[in-house]
Amino acid sequence: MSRNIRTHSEDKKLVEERRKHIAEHSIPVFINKGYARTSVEDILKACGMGRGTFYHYVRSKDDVVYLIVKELISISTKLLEDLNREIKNLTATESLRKAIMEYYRLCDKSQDRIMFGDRELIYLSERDRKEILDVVRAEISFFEKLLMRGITTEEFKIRNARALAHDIVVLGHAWATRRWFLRKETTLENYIENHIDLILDAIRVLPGETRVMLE
Amino acid sequence: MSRNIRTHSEDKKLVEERRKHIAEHSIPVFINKGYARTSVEDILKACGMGRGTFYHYVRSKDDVVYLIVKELISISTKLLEDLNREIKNLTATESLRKAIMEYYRLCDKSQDRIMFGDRELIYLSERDRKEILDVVRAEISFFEKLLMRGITTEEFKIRNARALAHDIVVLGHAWATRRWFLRKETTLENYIENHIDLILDAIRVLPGETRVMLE
Amino acid sequence: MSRNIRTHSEDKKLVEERRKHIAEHSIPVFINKGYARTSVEDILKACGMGRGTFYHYVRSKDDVVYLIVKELISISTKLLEDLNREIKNLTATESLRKAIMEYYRLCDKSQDRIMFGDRELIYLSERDRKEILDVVRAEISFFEKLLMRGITTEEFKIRNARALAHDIVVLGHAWATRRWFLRKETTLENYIENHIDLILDAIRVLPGETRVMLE
Amino acid sequence: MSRNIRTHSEDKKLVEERRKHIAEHSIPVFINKGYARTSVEDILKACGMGRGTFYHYVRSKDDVVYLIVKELISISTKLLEDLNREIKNLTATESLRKAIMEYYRLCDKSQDRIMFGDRELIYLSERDRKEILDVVRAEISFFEKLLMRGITTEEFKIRNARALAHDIVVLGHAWATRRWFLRKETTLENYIENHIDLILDAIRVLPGETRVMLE
DNA sequence: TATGAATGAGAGTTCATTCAT
DNA sequence: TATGAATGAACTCTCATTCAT
Repeated sequence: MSRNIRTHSEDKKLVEERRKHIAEHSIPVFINKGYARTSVEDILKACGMGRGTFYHYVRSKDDVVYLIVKELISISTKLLEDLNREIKNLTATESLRKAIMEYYRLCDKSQDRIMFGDRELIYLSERDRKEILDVVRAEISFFEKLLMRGITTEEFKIRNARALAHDIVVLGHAWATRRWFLRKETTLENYIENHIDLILDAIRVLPGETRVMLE
Repeated sequence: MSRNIRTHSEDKKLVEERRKHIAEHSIPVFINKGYARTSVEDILKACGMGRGTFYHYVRSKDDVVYLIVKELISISTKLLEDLNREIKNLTATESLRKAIMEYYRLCDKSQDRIMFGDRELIYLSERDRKEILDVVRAEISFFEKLLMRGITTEEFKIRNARALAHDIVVLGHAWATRRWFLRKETTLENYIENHIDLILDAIRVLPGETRVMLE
Repeated sequence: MSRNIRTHSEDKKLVEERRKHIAEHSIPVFINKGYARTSVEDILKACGMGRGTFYHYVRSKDDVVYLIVKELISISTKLLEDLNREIKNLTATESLRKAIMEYYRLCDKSQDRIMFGDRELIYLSERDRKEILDVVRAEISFFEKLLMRGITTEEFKIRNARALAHDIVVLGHAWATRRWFLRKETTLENYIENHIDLILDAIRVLPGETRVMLE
Repeated sequence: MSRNIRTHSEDKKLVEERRKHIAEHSIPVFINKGYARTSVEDILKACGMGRGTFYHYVRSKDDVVYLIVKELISISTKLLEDLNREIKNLTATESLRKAIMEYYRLCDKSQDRIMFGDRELIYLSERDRKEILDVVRAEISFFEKLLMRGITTEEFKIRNARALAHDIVVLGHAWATRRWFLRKETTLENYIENHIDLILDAIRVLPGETRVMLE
């Protein structure tokens, strides 16, 4: 993170540590009460920290929002990098399977962050907001490329790869944001399997089939 | 609306009118700035209203949130009722087509309300929040039933109708909430067509096919 | 005053009135406790005003400092204008007498403002600070011109009129700022008379004298 | 200094040294920003000192104010003692000349301290404030006695020696506090000479004159 | 002796709400 | 019915001071 830090402390490791602590402990409070109703006092309590200490490592309440969502950036970036490496030698179908699985698992693990991001992004500066949206765009592009590969290898037939890539990402996020519905209906692994099947059903080229692509 | 009203006005029609006015003019402000950063002052300006007048028709800032989202309830309820009537005599496939089309068009027309609801639901009371979520549940159930009909008529083969119904609704909402991405990529009608095709591709029983359903 | 006002009130008279109220009632608190130790709470109590009302008419605590000292500007400006008119037809000696008298009386009447200004000027913006200092410079220039007139009419012999003008002003301010000493020693009228005599003793051309000016 | 010290240090010389260091390096900061806007952080930076070290030698921020102004006490006391010795054998006129010259030079050398004292005295305890004011009173008394001697020796004719003594001191302080004006107009030596002349012009008994004193 | 991370009382300010007109 | 001046609870943030190292 290149942001100015409030503290004059030279101990960057400590700063990073405390900020991580703040970000992590703040999430549940924000998730529960929403940005507007979460007071710094609430955050302090959740962090087990004094006011002064808090403001030593963070410039404002809004900074915490940034701290929380920016972690998404590195997590997502890392995932895409790892996936790119791991799927290199797989078929498009196998790659898609694996990618959806890993991506949805990450959506599960980071469900609070994703929900938080979806909801409170508005409180970031234009610049910071763009940073987050760019990551989502990168995720979509990742799946788009993967789908395109399947088209090239004639494994998939797809009308609009970019649109489908978008849906894959949206449905991953839905696992985080619609938990009030989904948790009662299914498990993560079922959700993953179900969506892999759904998508493959829709795009798979059937054995012996040689359809002419329309779009 | 069964809520108590603040005003002592006898003229219920005027009350309803003013509230509608407040709800409609507040939406863009809330959308732009978020609940926390929208002051009553902002709302007043947007409504061209005095403070006193505002509080004459509304009990609190939170009340406005309720006023905004509750409209979704009647709109959605009406849509489902209308659809139920209109698709009675259609095939399951045709019904699904029509239902998705109408539902997504509503998501487009009410995009601000839907976005607002997704984001600011947290500021409603438990009771009011449930009211909204129940509507979404009803929408899902509507699509679920529709899909089940198709299974019965052997038009569709679906592993998990409820899950797919959920996805249809989620992707409709996405048209409202992901406008920062989708508006650059496609038009509403393309989005609708594309998703109808996608879903039908995934669930359509191919001519001559008689697959055994697994789930 | 051309400063932006916080309130959106159209009633400029009310705004002016409340601000005057705030300025006047704040002075004794600031004088007693100093800027740093005067809390907004203290000011509120002195003004008999609620927090919200206060901030409706004033943007910040610093604004009050400005409100207080800026009154000095109009008071001083008005005095110099009046004096200029009134002394037009008097001899230089009589003019000086009158000017010192009126100026020192004003220093007495505005003693709190002057003391406050001397001490808390530092908390104004560069721009506002200059505004005040320019007024003092104008006062000095006023006395300087008056002394120069006396030199021209050969009533006075003065080595450095500007320096003496400065001293006259400084000694007027001293009546306000050194009250802890002066109030025990003398009365305003004695102080005035005494300084008029002192200065005239120093600069009066004695009857029959025709000294050669050295500087 | 009879004040309790915070430190448990046995090395009184070190304590004295560090305190002097703090006082000296704090002055410019206080002068520039005023007491209220000078943070301990600022002082620390100016002193090149750690927080802990600072509070090892000083009990509070206010203590620094005291440290700064109390030096005036010993400087002034010493000056008056020295002067008393040196002028013993001079005429009253010569004594006055010398005293003003030395006093104004001290005002020049200690201009920051004097300006600081004038402005921030309010932040001292009643007790400490009195200590400073007593020194000023002593200075006035010193000049008063000197002027009285001149009356006795019939070198001076003065209506109110105490008032004039006050003016001499005030005008010395003005050299420090009105530097924004005076530095553009004159030099220290000119200022001194000018005021010696002014005062002597006002009080000198002219050769051959035998005026009856009125007061 | 020297340090600076931690602290929390209290500062200045905002803003949803009230109520007299 | 319509208004907006007045309010104060509650907010975010600062900073003098402490204390473990």
